[in-house]
Amino acid sequence: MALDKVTSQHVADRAGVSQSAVSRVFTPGASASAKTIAKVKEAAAELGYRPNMMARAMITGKSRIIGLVVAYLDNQFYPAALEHLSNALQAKGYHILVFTAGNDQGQITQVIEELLDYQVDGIITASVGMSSNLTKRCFDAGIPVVMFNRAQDGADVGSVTSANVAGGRSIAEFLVSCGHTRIAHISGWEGSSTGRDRLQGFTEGLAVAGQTPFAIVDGMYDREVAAKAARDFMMQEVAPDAIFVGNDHMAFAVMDTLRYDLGLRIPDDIAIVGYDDVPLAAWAAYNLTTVRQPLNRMVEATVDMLLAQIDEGEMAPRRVEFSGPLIQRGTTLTPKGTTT
Amino acid sequence: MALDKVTSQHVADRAGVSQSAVSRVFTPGASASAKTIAKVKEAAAELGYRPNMMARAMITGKSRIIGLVVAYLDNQFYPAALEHLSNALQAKGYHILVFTAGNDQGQITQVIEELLDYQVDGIITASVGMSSNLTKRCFDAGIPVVMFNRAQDGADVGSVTSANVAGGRSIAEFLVSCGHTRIAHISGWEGSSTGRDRLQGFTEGLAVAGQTPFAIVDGMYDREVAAKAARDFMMQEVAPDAIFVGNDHMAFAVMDTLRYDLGLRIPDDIAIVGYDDVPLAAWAAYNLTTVRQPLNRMVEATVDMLLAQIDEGEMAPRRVEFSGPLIQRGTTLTPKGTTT
DNA sequence: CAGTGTTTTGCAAACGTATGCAAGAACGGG
DNA sequence: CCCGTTCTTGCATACGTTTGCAAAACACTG
Repeated sequence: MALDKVTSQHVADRAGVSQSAVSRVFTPGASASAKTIAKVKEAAAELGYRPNMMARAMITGKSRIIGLVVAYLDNQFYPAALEHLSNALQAKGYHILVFTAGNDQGQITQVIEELLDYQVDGIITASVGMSSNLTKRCFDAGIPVVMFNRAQDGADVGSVTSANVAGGRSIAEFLVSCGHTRIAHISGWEGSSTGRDRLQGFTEGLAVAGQTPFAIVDGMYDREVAAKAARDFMMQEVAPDAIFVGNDHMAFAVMDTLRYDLGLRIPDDIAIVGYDDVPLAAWAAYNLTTVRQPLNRMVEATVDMLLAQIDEGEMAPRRVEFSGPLIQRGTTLTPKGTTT
Repeated sequence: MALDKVTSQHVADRAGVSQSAVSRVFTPGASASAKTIAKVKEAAAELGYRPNMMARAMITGKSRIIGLVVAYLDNQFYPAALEHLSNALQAKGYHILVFTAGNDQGQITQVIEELLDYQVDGIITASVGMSSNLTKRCFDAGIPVVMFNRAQDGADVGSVTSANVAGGRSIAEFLVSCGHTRIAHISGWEGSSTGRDRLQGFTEGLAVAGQTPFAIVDGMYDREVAAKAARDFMMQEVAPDAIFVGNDHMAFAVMDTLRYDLGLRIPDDIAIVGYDDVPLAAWAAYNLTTVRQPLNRMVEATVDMLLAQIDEGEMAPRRVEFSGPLIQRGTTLTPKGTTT
């Protein structure tokens, strides 16, 4: 118990100036003479003074805290996003307050309440949906919201995603070009725009090639569900010769099942394509063909959008999409007409 | 822009009571008559009032925010820990403010400064070390610190780990019992107590069996470094017949290298043991023999310890260890004398 | 040196809550 | 019915900042 709180008043006394002078020295916008700045900085250093964020937050109304609402971190994509988001925001003087919430609206409402309590300057949601009345509440409270890797159709809320329908389409095209004719899809949760968009692009892509999906099952972004779906596919009289899985996380489970439960070879017996390009996808054990979500650009856009709304009060939420390339790896055949 | 801020005063006016009455209704400790509670709750509900955490934090000195300092989230162990910690703390009315920091003391100092600015009630460090003068600063500021999955020798700071030396020892015993005679170790970063303890237990365990480590290399908790170490091992005239890798994260990289670069079979050509038992270790693609760190109990203990220090001012930091079982999977042979 | 424009500075009032204190209400026992 | 005890309640203050305002100090120009 050496020193309790050291306030701006203490610094002021020691430096022989007023408390406001101290405040001005530590407030980015304000100005003071070179002489007082020197005196104050010295006194502050001696006492180990640092401005109290809480008090500052109360008076300014800005906490420099961003609330991050996240449902789960099993899918490697989200920890990676969290890390990048935190770094980017930290560089701008913001920090992330974490709220974990399941995907049901009750929990999310609860979480939003708590977010508002903390006077967060902005909210990022990831791996979680938002009902429109919820976004409305935040909007009414004047708190910017950006949805990361998910979008909301009707609502006026910013969102950053990859070009999911284009991605789904390019996967369909690619698999067709490899000569597949029975292409199944284990989709992302239908409650998520991401899952729906990829599915839509996929069926569209097949349609232009004159094909229809061999089968479609909702994988719920869950390993077990996806694995069961894959098993069910292969038990049928006539099985698919390729599966597009709605994200890498599920694709890994599918691959494990196909290889180690059913003894199938990938891609010889069946081809697999994922979505996200998480680090694991590049590891030799999986070496998964997938569509890359450009994480860096998505993160950058998310913080830019959020900070624009916070700083410049830009209240017209935008919807940003980044297209990502299909990364061709070892779980698919080489397309016909390609010289290898 | 519907309603701006609704304060306790507004609620008081509407309910026909004083501002203090409203405060008392929303303050856990305080008491009020049933009648006023009813009136206030009703008025609050109508206005959508919720107490402002910032103002509360300023007056009470308690922010109900826990700072989490973390270096990286690649290793699946840490996202999992983060998720559990967040859930456990959220259940107790606390939330996690994330600070990412590299492992050099400069960055950590910087981060601790910022932590103090936010008036956090407590600090959890994970995947990161703390110098003793840093813990002293926090101690002086009256802020409890608990180190998660890492310990500090001299310093008086709470820590929660698994029984790493016992774990290392049991791995040595196990590999010996499988008949291995050339057991190498790719260790955790020597700057971490975790890495050092596992190494120590490992060598001790070998010693009682009359063996010495075949080789020891610091893997720095890095995939690339670990993979290179594994390659170097196998290039030698006489190669190890088993490798204990300091954590699962590195073990996966080692396995990929052995299997897909060098074409070796695991465990027939060489056995691998990891440490942590992250979810991935149980996936069929790796099916890794490893020592489990009991995440749930570690998280629980971390939260309990931190809250005890916060609530009861219990300032004697303890050091807690949980022992975890060796999970025998497919990357090792069956021990001799075992009936399968 | 007077006069004007610009910068610096201190004063005091916020921000939204918790809480010690004293007065008032309610209550219970004799 | 009175008095002592316990519960409630309002008043006022404090928490540590930022910031509008006006006075003071300074800098320049003619």
